[in-house]
Amino acid sequence: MAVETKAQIVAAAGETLKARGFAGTSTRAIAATGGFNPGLIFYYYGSLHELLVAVLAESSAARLARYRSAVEDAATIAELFVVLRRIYREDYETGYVRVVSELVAGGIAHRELGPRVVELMEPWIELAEGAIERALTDSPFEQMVAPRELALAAITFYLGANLLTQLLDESAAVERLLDLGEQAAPMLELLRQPR
Amino acid sequence: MAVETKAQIVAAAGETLKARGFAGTSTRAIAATGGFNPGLIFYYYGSLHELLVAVLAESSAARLARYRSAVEDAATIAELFVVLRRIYREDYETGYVRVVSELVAGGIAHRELGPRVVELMEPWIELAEGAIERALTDSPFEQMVAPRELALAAITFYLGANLLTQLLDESAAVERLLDLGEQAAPMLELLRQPR
Amino acid sequence: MAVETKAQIVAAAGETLKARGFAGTSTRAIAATGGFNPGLIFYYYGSLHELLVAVLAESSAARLARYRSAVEDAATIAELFVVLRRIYREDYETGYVRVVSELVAGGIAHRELGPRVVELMEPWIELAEGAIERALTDSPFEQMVAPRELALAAITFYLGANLLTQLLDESAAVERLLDLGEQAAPMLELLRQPR
Amino acid sequence: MAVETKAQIVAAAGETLKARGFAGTSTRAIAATGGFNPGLIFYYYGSLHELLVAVLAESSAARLARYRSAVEDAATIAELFVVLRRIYREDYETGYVRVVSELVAGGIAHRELGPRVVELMEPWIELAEGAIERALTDSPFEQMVAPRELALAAITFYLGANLLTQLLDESAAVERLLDLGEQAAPMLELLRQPR
DNA sequence: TATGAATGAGTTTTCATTCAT
DNA sequence: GATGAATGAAAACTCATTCAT
Repeated sequence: MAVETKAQIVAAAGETLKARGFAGTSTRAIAATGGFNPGLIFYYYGSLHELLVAVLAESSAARLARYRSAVEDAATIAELFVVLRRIYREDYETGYVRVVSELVAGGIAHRELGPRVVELMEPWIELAEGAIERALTDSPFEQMVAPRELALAAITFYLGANLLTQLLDESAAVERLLDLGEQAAPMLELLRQPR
Repeated sequence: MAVETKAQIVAAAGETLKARGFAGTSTRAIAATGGFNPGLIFYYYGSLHELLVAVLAESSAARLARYRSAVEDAATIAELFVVLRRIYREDYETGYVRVVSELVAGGIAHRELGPRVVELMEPWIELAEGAIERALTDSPFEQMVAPRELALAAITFYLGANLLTQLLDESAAVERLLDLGEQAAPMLELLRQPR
Repeated sequence: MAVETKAQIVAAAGETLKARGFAGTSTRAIAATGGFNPGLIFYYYGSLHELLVAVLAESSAARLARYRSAVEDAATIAELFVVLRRIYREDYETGYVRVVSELVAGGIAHRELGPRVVELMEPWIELAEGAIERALTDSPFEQMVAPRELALAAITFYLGANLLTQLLDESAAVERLLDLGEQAAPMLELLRQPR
Repeated sequence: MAVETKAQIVAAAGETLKARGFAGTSTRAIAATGGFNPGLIFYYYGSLHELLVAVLAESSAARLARYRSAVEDAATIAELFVVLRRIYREDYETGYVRVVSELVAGGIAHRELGPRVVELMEPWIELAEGAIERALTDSPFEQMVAPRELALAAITFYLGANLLTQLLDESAAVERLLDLGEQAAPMLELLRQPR
């Protein structure tokens, strides 16, 4: 198995996704970007959608690994927001925001693709859940809200932010929103008092 | 101009969008749904995308009118959440959530379409802004956060929620998130104290 | 409905089938033969196979009508063979033998196509059955063999003959077989005696 | 040369032919069935068609050897039919009927393949010819019909029967036809009288 | 105002085959 | 003897759009 070639194909697909959007990412466009034969996509991935899912899976895994430790270190809500802001900034700069947005959009536009995208979201929800759980420990909120629900809320927000960024073609708006959270965090922190 | 015919076309496009998703909404599919000729779409709307934008514009306007008053009546944050929940439930039931999601997805997937979708979001941001402004008046938050930013946050969340609902194919998750807000609202209310 | 165009497409498909065989009858080849756009095939027939079935259906109907009367007039077994020989000669000359062979071959090679071809064989079996029934009336065979079985035998033979003709690229072999039948007929006739 | 490997390839091709029909028997499909590399087909057989011909050749030779003696023992026409029926039943059960049908179909659909299939039919015609010749000796038919023609008729019928079986997806119809022959045989036998 | 025939460029995908190793 | 990566041509089919009527 030419691991190298497979990686090239995924890279070309990712680039195309960022440069031309989901609708512009045809097999031909990908092949042109990567300078290889369109048939190769099917040789290695069986279908265009499967390749696209692989693109998301790969970059998702990379980001997840990179930030898991960072998130796990965040002890306070304030710290959590700082990390979140950094995640977002990095995700934006590496183009991961674009890839996620395009595939979420694709997953809605093409119904068959949706479930594949959802699968890849689960580890993120779990990551968020764990972080929130730890942040909430010993706070008055501990008994009030389920971490899972808050995690879902965070992902919901993250997704919405990604899409908006894509639509407005700028990350500024989202970053301002994250600033908001950062400002609010200390206040929430005040409510937190060791038993 | 046969106003009636135009309306029929928009209706058929909306139905198709809900039933088959953005990618499944071809001119042929719309024409089949509405029982008319595909050429008619171009006669009245010039292009498929233009028609799709018209679908969003129309249902957006209808929802906006329907809820503007409702939102304007919400004096407290708690009330705001109650209204928000109702909006969401109604939007879901009328299929508006679907239409919005599909067009936001389409606007990301097809770059040319994006700006057209963004335009239609502006009145919603303004509506949210006004409502938040009023809710915040005389509260300690008044000087702390810009209503515009909060409005953007609300839209961001709403968008994310819509997309998640679409992907997970259920509205329950989103409704639980709104319950969360509803629970939190009275607490925020406590912080509010007339000068 | 441009009846004319549909007919042109069927004609072009028939010609291509005769000239290049089932495997050579691609949408492109048909379109090239007929001098029209390949997309037209899907506009009118939905799929290549559907068009091919239409070709068989049309020529089958034409041949059936043409010979039903001829066959119905055949009172004796000898006459039946004479008619059969003429049918075969005409079928060969009009190219109908080719069309049938190619589609039967196609129906075996492509499993989805098989049932569609079988459907179109039924009227021929019925025609044969009727003819045999009448020919056998008042003969000592009357009680011995089921006309339906003999009809099936005839079709079996006809099919085999068509295929052989195609494979050997000549009709002579089959005609000699029919001569055989013609010779044998009077003998069978002798056995026939009015009650 | 790895005789064993060649045999494996032929076996895999045969299985695929039976399971998925001529059109479904691609190099990839065969390789998947046999668990080997598609390239191997070209290494040993030069082309897909050549392999397919080899499949027919091999099973044809096997059947021919198996039944030559059986047929040669048949002294009377009645016996001939009994043997014929057994041949058919066995051919059906071993899947040989399928292989023959698919390759005859393929030989018609793909013109280049036809002559190769025809070649492989010749020994069967000769076998039939010999059997018929012996059966006819000292019968009144002896001077009337050429055994070669009757042999061709038998093959024609056999081919038609195979194809019908394939199309109708059942062997019952053909077996009933053979019963017919079996019934008729004694009658023909009566006509036979030693000089 | 509306139809429906027709187009042409595009889509994803499959395939037999080659070839370096 | 055997592998598997890679190719290029072709396949069926879809689509937005145009245009004569």
